[in-house]
Amino acid sequence: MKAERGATLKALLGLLSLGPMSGYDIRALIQESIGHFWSESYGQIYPGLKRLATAGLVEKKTERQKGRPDRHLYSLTDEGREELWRWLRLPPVDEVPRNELLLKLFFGAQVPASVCREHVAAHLAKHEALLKRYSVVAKALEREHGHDPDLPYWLITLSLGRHTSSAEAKWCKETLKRLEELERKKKGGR
Amino acid sequence: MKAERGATLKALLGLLSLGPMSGYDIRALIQESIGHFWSESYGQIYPGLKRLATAGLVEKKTERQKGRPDRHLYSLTDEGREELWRWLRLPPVDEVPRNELLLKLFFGAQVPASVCREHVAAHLAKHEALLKRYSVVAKALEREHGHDPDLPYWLITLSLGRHTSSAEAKWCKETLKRLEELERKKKGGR
DNA sequence: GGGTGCATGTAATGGGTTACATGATTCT
DNA sequence: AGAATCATGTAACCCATTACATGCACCC
Repeated sequence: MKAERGATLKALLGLLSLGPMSGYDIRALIQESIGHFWSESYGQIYPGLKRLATAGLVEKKTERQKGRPDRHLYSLTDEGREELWRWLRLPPVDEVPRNELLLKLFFGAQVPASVCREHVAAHLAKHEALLKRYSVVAKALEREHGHDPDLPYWLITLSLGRHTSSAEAKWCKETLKRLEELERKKKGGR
Repeated sequence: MKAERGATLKALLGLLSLGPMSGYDIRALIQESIGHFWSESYGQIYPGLKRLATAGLVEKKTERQKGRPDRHLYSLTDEGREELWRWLRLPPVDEVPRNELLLKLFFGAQVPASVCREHVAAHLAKHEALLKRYSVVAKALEREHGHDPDLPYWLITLSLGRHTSSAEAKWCKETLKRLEELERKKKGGR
């Protein structure tokens, strides 16, 4: 398993460090825990687990179920945990930026300001919804994982979500004002 | 040219709407104008321009140069501009989140807090550098494009950079404090 | 009877980076 | 002499999503 660029396998190792899980479980867990900053599809998860097993970083146990397909439970091996630790120490590679909203706004002068306004309004709604969700999740975490040593770290990741979403929301509001002004200037003709 | 998911071709159209350019120019322009929220490699740009030309959305003119390879200058056709407009009106598809720093922090309890501290410190430095750059760029834009109708839109994109980078920086500082506290608690023994 | 959830996986396709290949000119 | 800039492009590779394929159980 020569070093990859992507972090999919590391994400799998990390999640398995929280306990044995199936691919299906992992998908669900991703969405409800790290969904606001990470995602994986089945097309990555299942082949990924297989590769990790071949490399000896995880162990597979099959659980029979009646009337349901078997569950393949994967758990970290010692080598797997060490691999995870090694990776955690490496400085994160920073992602290439790709923000389609900003790209459209950059060329915004080509279309009526109302078009941009609508894009920004939708963006605002999205982040306001996120902010609400973050509050709910924070409370749920504190309730359900009161003394878990992981808790402070989970809250740290949530906190960035809050900071950036409220920054985005603030920017949206300012931008909406600016766009309205641009519209007025156009219409009013000087 | 059946509808794509990626926005590479649209980005090319957008940049060409600012004036005729070569692939080389486009690369350079991306880095100095929209580099903080978009990127393209030559491996995308050159084939992309070729496809746009085949589809009749751009026109190619070759400029001879002495001692240098020919420059292939591309410019928008009317259909190209219309295609751009159509795309600008469509709501932006939101990107899948993938933040490796947060992923590492989420599993931070597995390694000494100092490891996370260093990752966060580097992140802070990055955003502080960005903030400086944004100021410089904003001034340069106002100086060089005083009455350009694009200017307000360019400033809007810059403004989001400022908002989010200062939010990230603030979060970094808070997080550094929290991590130091966690370190003290570990060492001091409850 | 039909949707949703459980549960696994593969194949096709798409989108993107990196490395390679070429070669003159100009700056240090 | 050597590095950087100008300038074009292709091929190999990697990473990821989506669609497909399967099938039982449970609820409405």
